[in-house]
Amino acid sequence: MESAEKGATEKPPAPTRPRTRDAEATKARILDAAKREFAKNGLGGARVDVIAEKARANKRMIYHYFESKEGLFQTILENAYVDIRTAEQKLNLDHLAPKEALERLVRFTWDYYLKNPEFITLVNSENLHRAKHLKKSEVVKVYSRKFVSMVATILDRGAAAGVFRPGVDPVQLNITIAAIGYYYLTNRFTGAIVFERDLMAKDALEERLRFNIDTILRLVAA
Amino acid sequence: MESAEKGATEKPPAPTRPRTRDAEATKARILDAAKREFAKNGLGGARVDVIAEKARANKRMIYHYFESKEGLFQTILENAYVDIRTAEQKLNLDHLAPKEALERLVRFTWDYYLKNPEFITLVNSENLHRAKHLKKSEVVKVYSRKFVSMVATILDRGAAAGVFRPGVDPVQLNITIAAIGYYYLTNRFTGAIVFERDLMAKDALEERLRFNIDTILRLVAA
DNA sequence: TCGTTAATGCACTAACTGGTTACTTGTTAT
DNA sequence: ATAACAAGTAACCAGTTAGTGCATTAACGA
Repeated sequence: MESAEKGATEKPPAPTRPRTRDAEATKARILDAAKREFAKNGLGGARVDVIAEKARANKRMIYHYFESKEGLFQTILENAYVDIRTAEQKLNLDHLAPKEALERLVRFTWDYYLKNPEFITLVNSENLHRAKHLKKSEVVKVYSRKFVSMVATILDRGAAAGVFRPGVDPVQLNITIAAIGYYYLTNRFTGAIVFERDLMAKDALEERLRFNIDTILRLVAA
Repeated sequence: MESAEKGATEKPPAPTRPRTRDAEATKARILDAAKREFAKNGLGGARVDVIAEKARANKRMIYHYFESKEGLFQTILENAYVDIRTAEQKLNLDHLAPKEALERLVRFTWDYYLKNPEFITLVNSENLHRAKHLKKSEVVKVYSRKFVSMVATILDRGAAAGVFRPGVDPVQLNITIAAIGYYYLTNRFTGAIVFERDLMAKDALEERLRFNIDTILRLVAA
């Protein structure tokens, strides 16, 4: 994640280092390739050789940096959670009116899932494995607490202003906001067959987002 | 499974045949074992040898009856869909008042997911594979249409009676009913970490069901 | 300039995996 | 009884798979 060169000893003439060896860059390429491969095939279905090839790195490097296939998966999963929680914090919902804040959160969640489809697949894969990798992560817990309290604050402000009914559990609300977007997208393939619709058409996506915002606002309405 | 003696040499006196060789029983054991193995490890993670062992059948039998690992998966997936759709049809919602019918459907969906956790995992696995197995099934489509029209009827009846607002899309509603139960259960492992709660405790499950019923009724309320 | 350390590459393996070949044995209609 | 067929078995195979041992090479501080 660091970008600057470490040995700023006034020697490196080229600002963009044309290194033949670059640990950070290699690591980053591996992480990127692995994220896509794990998302596409799940932890069990992903192939280490394929990841190495996609990353234009030697397979040996994967074991050098990440110890094992599962170690690599764990890093990627942790990064994925930190990424979404960081993006959520940047929303600055405290400056908005409660209703607008909530609508913005629903919209953000939807857009994030749409733009980062690997997130959903990684989470699915992790749940198939009973969250044994995420369990080891302490960072994720810290970020999660901030996230829950963010929603709790919106609910409190809304209740105080009389626009939301009181007593809504922020955790249940969080789960519901995630659910109505997540389910639609993760099950879009079987859904297309069951409902005989193209669920990913532009207008279908817009309609679903509108429906979801409506669902959440009705749920908390005073 | 079989227990009786084999040497019933005369005319088969028992109508329930105590066969030492029983194609149907073997097939059924394979299906049952495979359902559990696929649900536990996904299509890619499931091992054919393990399925054979669990089913107390020879691996060759799997290929004899189901052609391939994917053929077996397809059969199981199709059965799973037919099972849930059949159970839904038996609910007889047309005899109930619209609100009660909807509540009963939400409750049924929740209970079904709880009692048949393999269903969720199988669907997840199938979506990872872009529904390529389900696509081949015609039965599923027929059953699905009946399911959608069932919900549409409830909505129409409710709107006519003035208890539901008009214009609610039955497909969006169906997706939402499934989503708020499905997401909670499939992501219960990562959810337990993120929200630092035991999501599967008895009272947590009851609370979630109440919340879900409330969500759906508020969504369609006039 | 040189020695140390980190990055990289190649070739290898031991265990698996889905699928098959070749065979034996039970069941049933005649 | 027995031929014909269905049910069942064990051993095996060819291709993969995650993971390693070891040699090589670049970077960099002294």
